[in-house]
Amino acid sequence: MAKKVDKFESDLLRGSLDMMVLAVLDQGDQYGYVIQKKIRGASGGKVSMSAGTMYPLLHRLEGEKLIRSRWDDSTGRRRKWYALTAAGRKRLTKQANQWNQYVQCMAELMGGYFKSLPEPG
Amino acid sequence: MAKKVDKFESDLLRGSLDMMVLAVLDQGDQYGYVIQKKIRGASGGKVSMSAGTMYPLLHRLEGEKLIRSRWDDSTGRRRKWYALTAAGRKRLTKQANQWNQYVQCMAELMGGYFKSLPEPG
DNA sequence: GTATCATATATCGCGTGCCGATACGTTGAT
DNA sequence: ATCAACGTATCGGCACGCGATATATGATAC
Repeated sequence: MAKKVDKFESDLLRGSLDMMVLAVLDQGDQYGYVIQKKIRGASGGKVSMSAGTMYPLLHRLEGEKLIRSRWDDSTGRRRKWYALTAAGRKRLTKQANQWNQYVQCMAELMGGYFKSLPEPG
Repeated sequence: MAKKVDKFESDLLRGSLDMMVLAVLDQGDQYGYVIQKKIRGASGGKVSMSAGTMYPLLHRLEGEKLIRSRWDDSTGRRRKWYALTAAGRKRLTKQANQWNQYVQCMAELMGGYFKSLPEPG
């Protein structure tokens, strides 16, 4: 039996995967397979998504007009290149800000602020 | 029409809510309603969960033996107090570590490391 | 006395989205 | 010829946050 992905890690992905893909595309156009490899590689294997996650995700982002696609059949391998749209860049900025705020917030929450809160009547 | 909760925030919750609840209980026994208020209050209203999220979550954590419950009917208000188990404390430590690693990882990914990766052949 | 709100817990259906499995064609190495 | 890597796609299963709703008590106001 193959080891299943940790549920906690999977839920972390859920909250940050869109943002990561947008961030990759902000560095330049790419196609799905490479985006997947880049995220895996850049995180030292810590963050990884399956193909069954990647492709539906790209279709969804395209449906939201955050990215744009273009087929490349010039080589033997059919590749679908994606590019960030203006809306996508805007979304990336927004989510990166929200992410930073959330992380900051969690740091405070986990740092012992809980105990100092007053009890309700 | 009431403003719906932002989907991105909601997905962030999904990856950290268990941990937050466990962290609250690490500071001492509590009941659901207060746990909810504490998280909301400690985050300045930024992080908030609905009752429809809170109670099923507590039931799930109890099912996983991470927390233990006890009814208090001594007052007019029925309250179900929760306490962290040894397994819960262990889980909290583990998830807090994973969270920190993930945040660190994301900081690097979002910090421009993507562009420095080599392209595959 | 009764309207109303905060307290307190619970359940249900809905929608979203990650995952493993599966499918299918190409290229390159052995 | 076989097998791994490349490259995209879809499907069912499943987990879970959310809004809505139900129920009951205590406190405050009129």
